[in-house]
Amino acid sequence: MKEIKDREQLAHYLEMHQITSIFNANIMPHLALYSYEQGERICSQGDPAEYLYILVKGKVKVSNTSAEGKALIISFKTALEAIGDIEYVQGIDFMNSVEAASPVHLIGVHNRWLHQYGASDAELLRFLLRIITTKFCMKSDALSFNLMNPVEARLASYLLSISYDESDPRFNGQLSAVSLRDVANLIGTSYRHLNRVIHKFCEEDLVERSRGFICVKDRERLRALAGHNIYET
Amino acid sequence: MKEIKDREQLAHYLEMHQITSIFNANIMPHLALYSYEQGERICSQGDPAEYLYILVKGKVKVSNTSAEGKALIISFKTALEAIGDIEYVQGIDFMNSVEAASPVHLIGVHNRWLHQYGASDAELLRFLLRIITTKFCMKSDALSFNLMNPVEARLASYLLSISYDESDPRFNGQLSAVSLRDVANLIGTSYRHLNRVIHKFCEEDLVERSRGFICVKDRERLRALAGHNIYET
DNA sequence: GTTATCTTGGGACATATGTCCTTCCCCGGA
DNA sequence: TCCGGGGAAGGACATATGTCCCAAGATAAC
Repeated sequence: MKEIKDREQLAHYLEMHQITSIFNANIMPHLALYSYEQGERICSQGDPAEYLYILVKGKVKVSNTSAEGKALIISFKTALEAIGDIEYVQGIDFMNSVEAASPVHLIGVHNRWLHQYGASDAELLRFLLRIITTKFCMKSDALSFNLMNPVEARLASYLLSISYDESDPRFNGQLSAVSLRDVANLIGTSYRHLNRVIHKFCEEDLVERSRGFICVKDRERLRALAGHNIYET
Repeated sequence: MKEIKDREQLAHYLEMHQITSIFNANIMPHLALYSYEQGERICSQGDPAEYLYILVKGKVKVSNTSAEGKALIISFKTALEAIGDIEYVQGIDFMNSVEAASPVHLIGVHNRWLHQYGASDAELLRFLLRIITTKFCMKSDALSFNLMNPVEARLASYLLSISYDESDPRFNGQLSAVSLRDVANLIGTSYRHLNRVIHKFCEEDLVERSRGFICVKDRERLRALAGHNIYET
């Protein structure tokens, strides 16, 4: 994580996403712009949530570990998105872990300033409501998707999410350094079963595997299998 | 549905739940108190959401039907809870159907007045944020619960939710006139499989069945099976 | 280089769940 | 009363998924 001390770029991001007005003059000076490298951890489940982050560039991966120690993918998110918003409202620790799935830029602001200057700012509150209700709807969809679809569809969806970065065509189709065991946890199945499904995908020429790495060969047919991509955005 | 034209009782409910201050003087006159009988439909998925409802007494059942026509239970909710809150913020139709699972009292207010008098009311906005983030956290839990637990646990949880009404001990353990086919859809499984699990519960003396009705015999052991009750509140 | 260890992929089997179909029972209509 | 329709329970079988374990290649320690 690196702070980008460039007020102009920060202002540029605010304008680009049309959220200049959600931070009033009192809060504005307390905004900071941060940069994260791909794979870098942004926040960890259980840590005290002291900052509200606004994702303005790049893609992040949100995951959660249950009490029994099982990890689940929640979603991949791109701008415009908030991190720590629920936690700010509820005054709780981070519910999930978030890491950068690509190079990422975040705007961060300490909850202290939100409390102090934002608690009565209808513009900010409405922004939070918008963001959170959108999240809620997606979570709602995810619930049905997971309940109604087999691992096959979930894996297809996951592969589509992770294998494509619009900003860098070189990476297309390359499943990066994610261990397959992690992937299994992330889509909510066992490593064993994941292997079975990958095997099947290979036979059908949808993907290619070589020692721990997966290469997507046929995005279109994967998309058909996934139905709609539940992990995206 | 019947309107209860009793401003005092309405005020009483607001106080009881400590939400007197979330509706400002402009909105207050537009509040109405409604009463629903057990089983009565409160709103239907896909209908235009014109009102925000606050559940102040009783229990409601929230369900959702997917595009493929499969119904899923979302949750059971008791006061204090909002219905149509997400829809109000997003300006969308009802995402779910809600029906009274017991005699229910709701406070209703037309979105028109919320827009007109509440859009800049930080108190109201913060109330919505609180309610919605709470909902979000529960939905989050439900997601994991459904992904991680077999039908057995979900049924146990469902039976506990539906078979107990604190306010009327006579109904304890009686699964009312819900068709088992509905129950199957509600917990996200097939009717056939539901029968299997019920059969197993019978063998273990957890419940008793007689021609379409289920009677809970051992709440404690059911609770153990359910882990934590995901459909409640 | 050799051995102990670890990771990866996959076999064998058990369990969970879905689909299709049959049987039984109740109830209304002729 | 008798018959047909429709719902309810369950049998048979297929599929999805989990658990345990093993074999082969890769890695690390010595």
